[in-house]
Amino acid sequence: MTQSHKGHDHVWADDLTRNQELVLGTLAHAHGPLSAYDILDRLRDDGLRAPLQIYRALDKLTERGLAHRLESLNAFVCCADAHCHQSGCIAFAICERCGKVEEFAEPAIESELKGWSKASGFVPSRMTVELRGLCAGCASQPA
Amino acid sequence: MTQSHKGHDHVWADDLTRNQELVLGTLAHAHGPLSAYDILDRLRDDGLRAPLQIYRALDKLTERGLAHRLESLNAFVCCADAHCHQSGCIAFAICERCGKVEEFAEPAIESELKGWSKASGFVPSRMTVELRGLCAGCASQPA
DNA sequence: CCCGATATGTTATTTAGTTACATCCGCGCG
DNA sequence: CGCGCGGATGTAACTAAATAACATATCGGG
Repeated sequence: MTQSHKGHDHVWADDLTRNQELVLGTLAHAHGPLSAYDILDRLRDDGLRAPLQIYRALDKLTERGLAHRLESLNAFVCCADAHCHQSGCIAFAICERCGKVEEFAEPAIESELKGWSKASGFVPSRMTVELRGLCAGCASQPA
Repeated sequence: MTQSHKGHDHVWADDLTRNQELVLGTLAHAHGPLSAYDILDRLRDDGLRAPLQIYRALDKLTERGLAHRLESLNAFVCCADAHCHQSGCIAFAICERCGKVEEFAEPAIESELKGWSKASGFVPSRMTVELRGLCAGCASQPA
């Protein structure tokens, strides 16, 4: 059951399990970040019932860089572009009005952080960079 | 009851309420980050009983920069140095072995993020930068 | 003295994430 | 074939994190 379950939309990787594919598909269709429980609610019709089923899929997906966790939101997004998990450090700008999330990679930030790490002896395994504020659209809006 | 309740250790600001002072004191004495519930447990003897009492104090303290929230840990630390809240962006390096947290300010990172914001039209209100990994001490340890 | 703003206290509830345990499925190997 | 092992699944119960709703108190100014 590994390949071609049906005519689903997009194929990110050919070796995803059913649950992983369902979760990633849900994230991909969402307009913004979703909590694990949001995802669960949208997948009840597909037979998923327990939070753990979602968390397990999310773990694998985030490990592989196909999804990202937004720490400051306790929520998840689908990775915006395929190259991202090659460039280690990804940053997010989260709009507090409309909820939209922009994913961007600033290599300069990553090298800054690497520089600090080297200087201090810290050995980083994961980096989280999140901005909260207003996106361009919302910032220019009246009230 | 705003000033000089008792001979407590250190005075960070003269206008903290009793609960705020208790919470900040707890954070200051802790060796590492504490969750809100950790703090609550340590303050039962002082009469605090409900999570909300802790969260309210933490809100005020983080607003004023006297404490910081570690998003990737759902935990809080006492601000390490008095100057920090003048330089907007603070970064944290969190050791996954010993739990120690180092707070550092890299102005270069802040200006990078400001630069991206300006270019993209995003108006940031808060920035989160957290490294996970091993501190110098733990990284050099055998197993 | 009264009033509005701010801080508190308390209970219950929602949201987030984990532990523990049983099952199932594909696959390599004797 | 049949055994067994590792990875994925399913389910229930639970712990942890955060908030809602409501009642009370405290303080400072007009």
